[in-house]
Amino acid sequence: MRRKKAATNKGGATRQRIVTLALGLFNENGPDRVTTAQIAAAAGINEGNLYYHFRTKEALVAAVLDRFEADAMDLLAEGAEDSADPTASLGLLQRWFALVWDYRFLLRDMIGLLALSPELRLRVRALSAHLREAVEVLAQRLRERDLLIVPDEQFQPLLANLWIVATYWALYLDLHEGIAALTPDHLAWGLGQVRSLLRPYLAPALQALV
Amino acid sequence: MRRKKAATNKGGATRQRIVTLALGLFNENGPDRVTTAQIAAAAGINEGNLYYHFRTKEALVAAVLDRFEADAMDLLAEGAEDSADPTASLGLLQRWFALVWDYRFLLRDMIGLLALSPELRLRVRALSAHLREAVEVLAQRLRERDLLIVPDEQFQPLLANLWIVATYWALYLDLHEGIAALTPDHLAWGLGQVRSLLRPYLAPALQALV
DNA sequence: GTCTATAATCAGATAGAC
DNA sequence: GTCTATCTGATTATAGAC
Repeated sequence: MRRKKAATNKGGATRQRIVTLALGLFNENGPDRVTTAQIAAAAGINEGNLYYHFRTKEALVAAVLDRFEADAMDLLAEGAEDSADPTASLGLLQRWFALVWDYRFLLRDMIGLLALSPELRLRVRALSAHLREAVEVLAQRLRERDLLIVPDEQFQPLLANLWIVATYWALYLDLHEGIAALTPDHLAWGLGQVRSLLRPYLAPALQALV
Repeated sequence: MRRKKAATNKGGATRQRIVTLALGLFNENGPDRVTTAQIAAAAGINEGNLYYHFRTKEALVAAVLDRFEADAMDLLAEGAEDSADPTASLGLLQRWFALVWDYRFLLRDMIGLLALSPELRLRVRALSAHLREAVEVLAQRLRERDLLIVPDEQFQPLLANLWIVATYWALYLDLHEGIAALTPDHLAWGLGQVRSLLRPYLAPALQALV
């Protein structure tokens, strides 16, 4: 017999809506500058009600991080499939870019987040390490197939630059250019920046594709 | 006849000390999370006294930005001298790196700063544009001397990556690596990242130097 | 210039009715 | 699940004595 959704169902519509709206506000103004009152107002509910769904602001932030973790892990799982098609890597990169944009406050306001909830530190660090390893595996795979020609001593610096550009590209647009919403043009620009970074090391076979 | 320092002298020792200590706290915790009480305590003075020197927190932030502007302009002035020595650029870069680190909260917490004081937006944008133009001039100079070989269509992407790595490198260390203080090792690492970025485009004459 | 109050405001959070 | 009402604590800022 099918049970009705439990009252505190994690997938509750209101709860999910709060998370979505909070994410938007966090990206716009930083979690420190977004009050629970604003979040409640955005969700069209009362502050008291908000505190029914999330007993602390920290719990709300954690729920946003939960969602990011889930999204990032989905992406990672796809990356793990050792596709023979090098353009698959490009698709993954594109999705990574959109993800970094959608959750850019996580990177940008990390200090405030850690102050809000020191327990987050371990989760964030672990997630970050996991993602960076995935990038390295991806790049190493291209290298082994001679699609990427990089001398050993230049590989780690290249990876670090790749990571910096691919993660801070969104902040760069956000802060320096005052971009409020991600358009396909911006996404293309960010991909172009990564392409520019890789270009000197690409095998001729890939030059045409990337 | 030499006048005694005016009571509200901009260079007043206490005032300057407050700015220095506030800068340190802002870098550590972000301006939003640093209270006037903490700043006063760090300076070893009373909160009321702090408000004698800076009538609002915003005025204090503006004073920190004043100092950054002055430091950045000093650097810019040196860059404007068209030195024949290409290693001079490396020295400038090194100083830029130290500057970005010393004032890293300006980049990191810009959204909060703009919320605190919208008037800052124009100053920050102007300064940022000014600095980026300086970088472009510097790079263009190397190009004209055939020390940097970059096709036209790859020049702007290279500049953008240069800017992203050279400015966000400090945030990367700060947020991802949890670095608290900048050591010569970190500085060397950052310079290595920029070198890695430029390496594919350097003329053989420069490869040995950089 | 520096201090001791203290005001004014606003954030996060709770209790309990509906 | 949602609301109203309220509390507590922290933070910016002011008034006025020393």
